[in-house]
Amino acid sequence: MTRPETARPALLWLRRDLRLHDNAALAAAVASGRPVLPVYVLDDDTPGAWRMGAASRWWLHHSLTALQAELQARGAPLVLRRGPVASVLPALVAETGAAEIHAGKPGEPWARTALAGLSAGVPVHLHRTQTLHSLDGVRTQTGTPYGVFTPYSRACRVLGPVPPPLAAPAHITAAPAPASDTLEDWGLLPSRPDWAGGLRASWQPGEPHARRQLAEFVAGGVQTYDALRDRPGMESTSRLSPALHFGEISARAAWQAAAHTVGAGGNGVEKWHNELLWREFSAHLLFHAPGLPERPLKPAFAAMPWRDDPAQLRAWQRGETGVPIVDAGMRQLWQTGWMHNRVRMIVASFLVKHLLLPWQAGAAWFWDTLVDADLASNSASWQWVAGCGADAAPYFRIFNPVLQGAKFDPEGTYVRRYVPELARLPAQVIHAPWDAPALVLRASGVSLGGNYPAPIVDLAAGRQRALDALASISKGQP
DNA sequence: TTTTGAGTTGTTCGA
DNA sequence: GTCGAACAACTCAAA
Repeated sequence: MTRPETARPALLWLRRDLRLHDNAALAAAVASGRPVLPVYVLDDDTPGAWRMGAASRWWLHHSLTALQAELQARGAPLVLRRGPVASVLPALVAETGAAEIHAGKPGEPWARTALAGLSAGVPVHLHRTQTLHSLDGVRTQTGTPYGVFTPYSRACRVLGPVPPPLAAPAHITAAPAPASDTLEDWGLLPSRPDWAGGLRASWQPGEPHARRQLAEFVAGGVQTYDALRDRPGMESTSRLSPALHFGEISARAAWQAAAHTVGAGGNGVEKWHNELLWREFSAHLLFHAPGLPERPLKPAFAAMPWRDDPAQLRAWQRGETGVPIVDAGMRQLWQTGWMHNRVRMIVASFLVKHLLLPWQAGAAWFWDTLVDADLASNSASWQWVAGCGADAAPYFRIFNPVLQGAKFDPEGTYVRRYVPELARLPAQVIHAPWDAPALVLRASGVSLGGNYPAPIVDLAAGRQRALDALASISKGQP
C-alpha cells in the first residue's frame, strides 16, 4: 500500500521563530497542501555551535511549552528531537517520508554552516522569519555590506514600508506524529539549586504573552520611549528582547504595531524602530563577519594589553565591585536574567575600561545569564563598548559610573532595588558611598568593607589606565 | 577617482 | 554652577 504523494508531510523546522503569527515558514508549509510536521531540534552538538546558556535554556523550556499548547490547539503536535541538525533532520525525513522542509533562514554562521552540510534528499525551503530585511540584501551602492549604523538604517528605511504581518493559520493539518522527546528529557530547567525563582517572578515566555506585552507597550510606553527609555528605575522599555530573540513575536509585528499608533507625540516610535534596526544591524554584521563573537573587528585590538584577574572578574559577575550602579546591574542580571540597556553599557564599560578585562569574558557571562542572549547583538554590542567594533565608540568615551548613575537613576531607585544594603543612603551619595561622610554611612547602616565592598578599582586611575592601554595600540605609537 | 561630511548612548578641564 | 572645547586618527559611504 502506498500513500498518495500529497500525504507525504511537510517538515516545519522551528528554531528562532517559535510563533504561529507572521511565520513565513509555517505559512508556506501549510500552503503546500501537505500535512505539517512541526519539529524543534535542541542542537548542542554541531561543531562550533554556540550552546545556549543556562538562562536561555530556562526560557526555551517555557517557550516550547507555550508553543506546544498553541500547536496542539490547532491540531498539530510539536516533535522534539535532540542532536546535530545535519543528522537529525535527514533522519526525521527518512522516518516520516517528508517530501519537503520549511524553515526560518538562520543568521548565525555556525547554523548556516550546519544547514549547508545537510543533505536530506528533499527540497529545503528557507524563509525570512527572524529579521525585517534580508541580511544579505542590504548593501551599499558598491555592493559591500554596511559597517556603520546610520547609513545602514537609512538604507533600510528607504526600502519602503514594512509589509503587514501574516495571519496565524486557523487550522493546521497534522501529519502522523513520530516519536518525540519530552521537554523534561532535556533538563533545560535548573534543579539543584533551583536558581530560577527570580526568572519566574519576572517573565512569562511564549507567544500569547509576548503579543499581549507588545500591545500594552504600543498602547502606552512607546509614546514616552524616547524620553524615558534610559531610566533603569522605571518600567519604560518594552522588555520584549527575549521574545524577539526566540521569535515569539516577529520584528515585523513589533515594527508595524508601533507604526500604527495614532497621535504619537515625540520621537518614541522612531526610537523604537531604531532599536529594531540596531538588532537588524547586529545580525547584518555577524552575517558578514563570522568571527564577530571571538575576534575584534579592528585588528589593532589583538595587541590590547588586557589583564587577567579572576578575582575581579568574579566580583564583577557577582555584583560586588563596590560601585553601586554596576553592582545593581549585575545583580539584576543574576536575579532576573535581564538587564536594562543603559546599565548594560555602564557595566560593560566598567569591565573593559576600568578593569581592563577582555570583552570576551563579559560577553561569555552575558551569554550564560541573559534570557535574551543573542549571538549577534551580544557580540556586536560588546565590541562596540570595547571600541573594537565596526562602528565603535570613540576611545575617549569611558562611562563614569557615578555620573551615569546620578544622571539616569537620580533618586537611586534602581540601586535601592537591587543593592538593598545601600537602600537607606540619601540619593545625593548613593552612587558614590565612598564619598559619603562617615556619619551618613553609619546612620544608613552601611559599612564600606563590611556589609558593602569598597570599590575594587579607583575610578580615576582605572580610566587613565584604559586610556594608556588604548594609546599603546594606536598607530601613532612607536 | 577624489573629496567631503559624518560617525548611538561621554567626560574633563578651564574659563 | 554653567558652558564650550578638546579629546586621535580613522574609516565609512556617498557625492
